[in-house]
Amino acid sequence: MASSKATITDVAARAGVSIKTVSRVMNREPNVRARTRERVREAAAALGYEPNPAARGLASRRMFSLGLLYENPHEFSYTQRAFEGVFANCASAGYTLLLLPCGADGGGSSAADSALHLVTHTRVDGVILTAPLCDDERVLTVLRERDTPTARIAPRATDGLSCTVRAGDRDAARAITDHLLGLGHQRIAFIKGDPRHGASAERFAGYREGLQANGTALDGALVADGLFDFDSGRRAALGLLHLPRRPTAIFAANDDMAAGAIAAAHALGLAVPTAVSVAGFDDSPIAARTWPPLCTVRQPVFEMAAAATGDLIARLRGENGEPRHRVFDCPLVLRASVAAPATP
Amino acid sequence: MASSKATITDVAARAGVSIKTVSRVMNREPNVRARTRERVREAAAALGYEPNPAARGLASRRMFSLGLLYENPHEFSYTQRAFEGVFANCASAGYTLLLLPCGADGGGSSAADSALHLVTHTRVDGVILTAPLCDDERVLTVLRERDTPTARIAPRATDGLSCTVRAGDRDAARAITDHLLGLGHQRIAFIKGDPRHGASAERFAGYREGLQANGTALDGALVADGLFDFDSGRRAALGLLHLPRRPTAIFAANDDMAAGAIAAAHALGLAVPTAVSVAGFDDSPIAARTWPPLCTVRQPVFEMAAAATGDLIARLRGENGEPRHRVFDCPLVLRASVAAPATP
DNA sequence: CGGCGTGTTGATAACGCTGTCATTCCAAGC
DNA sequence: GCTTGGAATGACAGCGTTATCAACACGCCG
Repeated sequence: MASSKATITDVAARAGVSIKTVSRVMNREPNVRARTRERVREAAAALGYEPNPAARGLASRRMFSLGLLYENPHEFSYTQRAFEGVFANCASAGYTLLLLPCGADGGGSSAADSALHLVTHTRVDGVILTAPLCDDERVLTVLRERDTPTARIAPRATDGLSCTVRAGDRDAARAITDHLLGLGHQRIAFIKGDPRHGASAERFAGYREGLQANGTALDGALVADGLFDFDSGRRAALGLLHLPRRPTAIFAANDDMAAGAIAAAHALGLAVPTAVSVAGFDDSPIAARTWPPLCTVRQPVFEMAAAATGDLIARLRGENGEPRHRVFDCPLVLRASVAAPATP
Repeated sequence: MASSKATITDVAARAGVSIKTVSRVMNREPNVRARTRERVREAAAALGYEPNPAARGLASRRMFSLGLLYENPHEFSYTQRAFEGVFANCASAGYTLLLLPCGADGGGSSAADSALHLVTHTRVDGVILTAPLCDDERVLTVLRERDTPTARIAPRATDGLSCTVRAGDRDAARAITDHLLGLGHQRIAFIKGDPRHGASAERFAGYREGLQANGTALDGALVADGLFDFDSGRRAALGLLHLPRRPTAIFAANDDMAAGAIAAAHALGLAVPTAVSVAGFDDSPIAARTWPPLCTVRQPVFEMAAAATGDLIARLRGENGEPRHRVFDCPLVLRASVAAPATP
């Protein structure tokens, strides 16, 4: 409804007032009769009117925006590495980057609302979505309705409309699994990631493939659920390490959970990797900070985000017809948390 | 030089061409004679002309900006917690947030350049600076010259012109020191932070004060330099733990270095906290992920950033005369990495 | 009853740029 | 010399909002 073209003139016409009065109402200026204000509000709502920030900025000499200047910090989280990657390509192409966090816990519509806000209120030229938002149907619908070019980082599937980048999750998980099997591990547990992320299923599939190719049966008892966060990893690992036939290795679907698994092992007095090996996924900063440091696969988040941004900008310039879909390799990072199992 | 008011008309007049030609040059459009292009470039440079993004957006119906939508991740770094805090208050006040990383390693002027770019090219209404940029004279000069309202997070000192927020670093460091002394530690080592941050000196001062109040002499051999990152902490701790008279506790000026100290202890086969206690500063995500988890002080970064933003926006609205200066308490967070020293 | 302040509304001119289209310039071809 | 066509340039009309200032309505005072 309400194609985003409604202007202040339309609202004024519909409310039967001058554009100046509409402007007053939109800016919460005083000296407008309550009834007039109400009429304008209704007209604006009916038309789905959103003030044009450029016109507003031009006329008022204010941009209604703040700049945040910061220096690259030592500790990069996944999200922040993605920011940096996106920014790198924005800057060189003369684009400006607007941030918009979406309430993760926000019960229902907040992500879609944020997307809507970004497109209607801020009028960005394009949008970059990270997982799991990039698979949110309501968000995607909003963007499609507005014809907003989109790039998605780590989506569940490609859709022919948006540029996408993702890691070769399955192959990388397979590589970790193969590595553990190659060292002689027979009982390799797996801690799954947040099911809302497409990558979770892929990583699990890689684990399963690895076992299968090796002729090792998948033991359901060795598969635990997690949510990609430290504590879910710790709890899952505690369960696994209390099994009658303890696994000799735990492969967590990301580093944060793997760090939790290491903490769980420590808490139970089990040495890593002597008593149990632990592997992660991402090569996030935490991977180099655990003791022992984590064996993992490196996800090139910066490069992925930069590529997504570059492809999006190319689309905005009309430079390429079909949206690109890229897959990035994740090389194995060998560190001390994994070793051959103790020979019993 | 060149008060930021130069418009395309001025440039056109100076170059002796029409504004359309200036527009062509600025947008790198073809079909402009090389000599003309050169003349326009010179005129623009001489006048310090920067196209007005609002006017450009209005006329071209493009904003030259991208939106990045993301969901709150589990793992927050200091910087990202600050982002979230800034954003929280931007959103509620109808402001948009532009990100601008500054090259940390970039030899000389990059931070000042970024600031300049932000103010001239993007025309933000206000700027928020994080440490250590908020103490960079060139950055501050640029902002002052442009009369850009500014908020600073964790500055070295207040200046009467910008809003500032900072943590009560000295008191918090004193609290950690007192806690260690209270447990019976006599030889408490300190790993300093990056000297470019004002907080580093404050934290060291708190440590010194604590010792002094306790009547303990400060032993220079127990003070090591660090740069706020994991590896500098690890190396500093290795040095300290090799001392003939080993410290019984190490207090690092931030968590990342403290995590490095724990890794160093592990590497030397020293149990934490049995053989050596380790304390940090920040309560960053890493603090809960080390083994054992880190005793630290909690810096309310989100709240600090939100307050800075709120104060800045209030200034932009002309709501308060004098810029505010806030100091935030950092409560002690007791965790297992600190215990009473082993009785010899 | 006239004049006057206060509260409400509107006409119109910016704001600084790009898009469209007309115009001018210039070199090559006849 | 005259045409011709493409490259180079310019005139001018928007783009959608806010700012300015005038106009108008209304109640109150003298």
